[in-house]
Amino acid sequence: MNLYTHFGEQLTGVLEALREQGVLPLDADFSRITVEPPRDPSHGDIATNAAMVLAKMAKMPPRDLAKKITELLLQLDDVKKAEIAGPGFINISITALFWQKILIAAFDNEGLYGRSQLGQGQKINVEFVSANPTGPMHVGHVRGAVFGDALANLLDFTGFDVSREYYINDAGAQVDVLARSAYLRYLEALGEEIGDIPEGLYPGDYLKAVGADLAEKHGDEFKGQEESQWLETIRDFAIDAMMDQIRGDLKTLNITFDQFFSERSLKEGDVNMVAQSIEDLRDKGLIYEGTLPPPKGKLPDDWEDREQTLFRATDFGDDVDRALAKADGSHTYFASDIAYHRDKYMRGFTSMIDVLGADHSGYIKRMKAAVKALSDGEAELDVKICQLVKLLRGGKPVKMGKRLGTFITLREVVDEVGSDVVRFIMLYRKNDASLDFDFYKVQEQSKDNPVFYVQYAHARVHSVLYRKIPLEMPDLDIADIDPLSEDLSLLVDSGEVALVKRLAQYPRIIEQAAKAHEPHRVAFYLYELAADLHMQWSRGTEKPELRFISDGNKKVTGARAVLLLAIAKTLASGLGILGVHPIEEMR
RNA sequence: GGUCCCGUAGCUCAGUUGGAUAGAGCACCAGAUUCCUAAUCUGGGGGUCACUGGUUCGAAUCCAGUCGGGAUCACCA
Repeated sequence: MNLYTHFGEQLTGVLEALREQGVLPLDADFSRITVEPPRDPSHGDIATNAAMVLAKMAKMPPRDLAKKITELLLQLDDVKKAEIAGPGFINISITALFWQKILIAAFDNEGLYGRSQLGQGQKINVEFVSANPTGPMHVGHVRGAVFGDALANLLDFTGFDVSREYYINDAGAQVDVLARSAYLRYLEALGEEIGDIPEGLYPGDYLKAVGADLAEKHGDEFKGQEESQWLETIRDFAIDAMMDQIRGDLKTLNITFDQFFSERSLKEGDVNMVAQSIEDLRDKGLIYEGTLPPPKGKLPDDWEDREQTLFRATDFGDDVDRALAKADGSHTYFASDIAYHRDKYMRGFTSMIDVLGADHSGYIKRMKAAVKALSDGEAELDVKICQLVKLLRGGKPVKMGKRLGTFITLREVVDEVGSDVVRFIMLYRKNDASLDFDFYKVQEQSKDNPVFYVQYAHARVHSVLYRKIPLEMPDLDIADIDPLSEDLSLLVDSGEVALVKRLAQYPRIIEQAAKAHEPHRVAFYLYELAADLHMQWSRGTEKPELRFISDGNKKVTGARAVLLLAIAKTLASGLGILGVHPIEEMR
């Protein structure tokens, strides 16, 4: 139950009544009305700007209109107070009974609290990671992987039909380089002296195993052969091996995909989908042969003013038209990507999200343009950019160099700090802001570390419910706690009320995070919920009567147990969206 | 030079898609532990929301421009 949409509906009922009375015109527009928590809690529980927004249409001063609205609001069962404030805000306080209803909703055993039908089962495609299959995943891929996975969780939680996809770039020049690199390792496995790996090939040790496997499978079949004899076989073998490795790497972060989509499959099926996509756009008059103006400023050294096949991206908001064919006649990466997104569209996805690294921000406009064009405006693409992660160790930057082979792999990061820590930290920042990841700080067990802080809150609750209550109040069986039979009106302390109110925010936060495609909002919410819990806990040290286990008072303890269970469930629910385990005890 | 992102407390960042007196953590200062984990909590100081205009009942938020930082800039992926 979302408190604000609930009262939004109630308010709409009131406004419709006023429209019937002729106070509001028949065509009154309610769309700009908001129903929100006021920033200052002393203003009540819910604030609406309805009177200010509608004042002009009603041709009366905001405060006068507010008076008419509040009179009707006060007749509603769940409204305790409705007051006019400032220029015409209406502040609503709701009844204690209604807060109890919310607590009961939050207690829900099926994990339904916070779920919504926002997505209405709409299909949505989330493409993320899509790292080149030329080596193990390195630390640069981690953020996008975690972000995409959490976003997919969030959308699933809010009623979308989500597909997680990984686009395998297995058609470009880079996989040929991979094949040549693997071929060298293959020769090495056959006992040849290969010396240093030449510049331009992949030097990593991870290809040694691929070479050995090739040698075992093919013997010396390819030894001394022309490249054309072995390239394809070895390339396919190496790509499969790399994808296995990548899948394994992602598994350490509990990330799986619904679909791995091969770029090559677009070109090698019965019909060349890339060519067909271009023809499709050509039929729409969006393709032409022409020349591009050279980029302003410094001219590239090898600039060549030639005619090329261009997509009219400028018709859809891009800055220049974009090339679809290279000088040698083959398709550009962009052309393949158009075909891929067209494939998504034809599979029924009118809503797509691409999660990309910061270095691809220049790619956004053309891809959005392409999706609009190929779907005749029916499909929507949102591109989420994940900014760089700065790796630190005790405040000092971790030095990495691909050439030196000192880049840090995803697996090394997860092995050192654990999946939960990696995931939470990566999500505790807005995706388009850069992020510091300090190996030492993220493992610190102190309140400076948000992962720990939230985990600790969950463990604390668990400790009271399942360790202390059985000891101190053995006749209260937590497993049998039923919010409907406990007297929730006993939760009157300000800290308890604050916790219930915080729980009430959860559905709204989830919905906003899902709409904005911003899972970090969930992480920040969990931090606040944890803070409220720790605060209430500490108040119990000063005032023993506020402790969750109320000495000898089974009724009060029972009511507080309902609150604690609701908190634990909400923490677990939110952490679940982030893909972080709610731990039950600290070690 | 074009485009995109960012600019909020000394530092790291939130800011409910336009609401009321702009928030949290760190750091700094002052406190709390015979107690369910003090692995925590309480209080305090600290701001020209980069700047200038505009839109309106109302702007950190939207628009235009300026300044500063980052990414990117035919054909690579």
